[in-house]
Amino acid sequence: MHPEGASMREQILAAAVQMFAEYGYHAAPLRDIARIAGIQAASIYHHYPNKQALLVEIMETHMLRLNTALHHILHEYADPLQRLREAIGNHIRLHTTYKNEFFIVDTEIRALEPENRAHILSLRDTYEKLIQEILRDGIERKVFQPGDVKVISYAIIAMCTEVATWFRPDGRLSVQQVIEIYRQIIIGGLLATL
Amino acid sequence: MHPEGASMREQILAAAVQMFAEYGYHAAPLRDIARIAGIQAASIYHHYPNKQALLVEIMETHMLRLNTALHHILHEYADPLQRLREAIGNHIRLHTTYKNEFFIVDTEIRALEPENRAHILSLRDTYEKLIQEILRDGIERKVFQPGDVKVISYAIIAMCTEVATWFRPDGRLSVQQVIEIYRQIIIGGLLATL
DNA sequence: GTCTATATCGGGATAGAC
DNA sequence: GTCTATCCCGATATAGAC
Repeated sequence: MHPEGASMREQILAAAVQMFAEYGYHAAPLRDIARIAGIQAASIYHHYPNKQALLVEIMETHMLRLNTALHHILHEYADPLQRLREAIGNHIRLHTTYKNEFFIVDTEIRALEPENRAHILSLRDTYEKLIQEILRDGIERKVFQPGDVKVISYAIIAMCTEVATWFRPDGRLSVQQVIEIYRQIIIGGLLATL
Repeated sequence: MHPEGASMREQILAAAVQMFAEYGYHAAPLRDIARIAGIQAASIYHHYPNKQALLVEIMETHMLRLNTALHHILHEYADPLQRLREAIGNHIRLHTTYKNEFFIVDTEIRALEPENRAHILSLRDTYEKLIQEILRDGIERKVFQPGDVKVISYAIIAMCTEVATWFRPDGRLSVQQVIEIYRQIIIGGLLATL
């Protein structure tokens, strides 16, 4: 490992996250990203082929993080209620821990070139399908109230994702408190056990 | 009224809505907006002072639309349950009718210059406070389950807003069906009457 | 691996004719 | 009210020295 604890590649990526989240992909000049990373703009090209590659790496890394963790939960738990509880906790924990990164994932899809967009959207699609599988299974096993699985999955994902836009680590609520509130809203309300 | 049913000012704005929604504010060239409106880029400056003014007008118009309609509902109904039902219908109806416009409102806040951003955010704040007032009143009058009013308002607004990203007029569900599903999710679940 | 210098392009905005 | 022509700037990306 490097003495500073982060390679230049990682420093550049961290700077890009900060700039993309604050100003948006198109409005964030490569020069500013370089300045924050402590180098010149041209030096970025030694580590990444172009600006788009920074965006793709940020999005891919974090969509994979989300999917990997959800797969792990499905492998760990069999009960639909436990699965959904853990899925909510996982989603909110990642979206608050990597607040800027997921904010970028959620607002810069349009900035991706066609092939990259298709790739990232396929990862998002995988995630949605896993959530829908939990819901469908729970409804079939009469653990959840019946309903439109697709729309309910969108509603759950939307409300848990949006936490990344307002959550502040030094705010009124801790991550764990936010998770408990959303579990109550979703499981104790929306899908109230029969 | 003009023979074509739309003034050039309106045509330019409609073109801007289309371009901003598809490519994002920064990625949408003024020249393309002009082309769709059927004029040259320079001619836009006869109708608007600059590009930013287009974005501000789109956002302001639609945030006011949302607020005006909600005020009307509060004036019309006194019962918290009726108020919330109507508020959900209003939110989703406007977000599907003006799908592109609200998608812009929800994704281009960062593209606003500081003073414009403060103005639009104050309109959004007003809206959130009205929704929270409905919830608080309903909880006090024991029509809704108690809960964290702020977080619940964010959850409701987030899930209803996100409809604008996936709704298709020629899709599986009509606007009215979507509204009914969300009313069921929110009122029949999340805030289940005691 | 990072630098300086620069190529190249496309963007918003302006001037002034018609 | 719309045009053509153009200014001016800042952006990504490249070339080549160190």
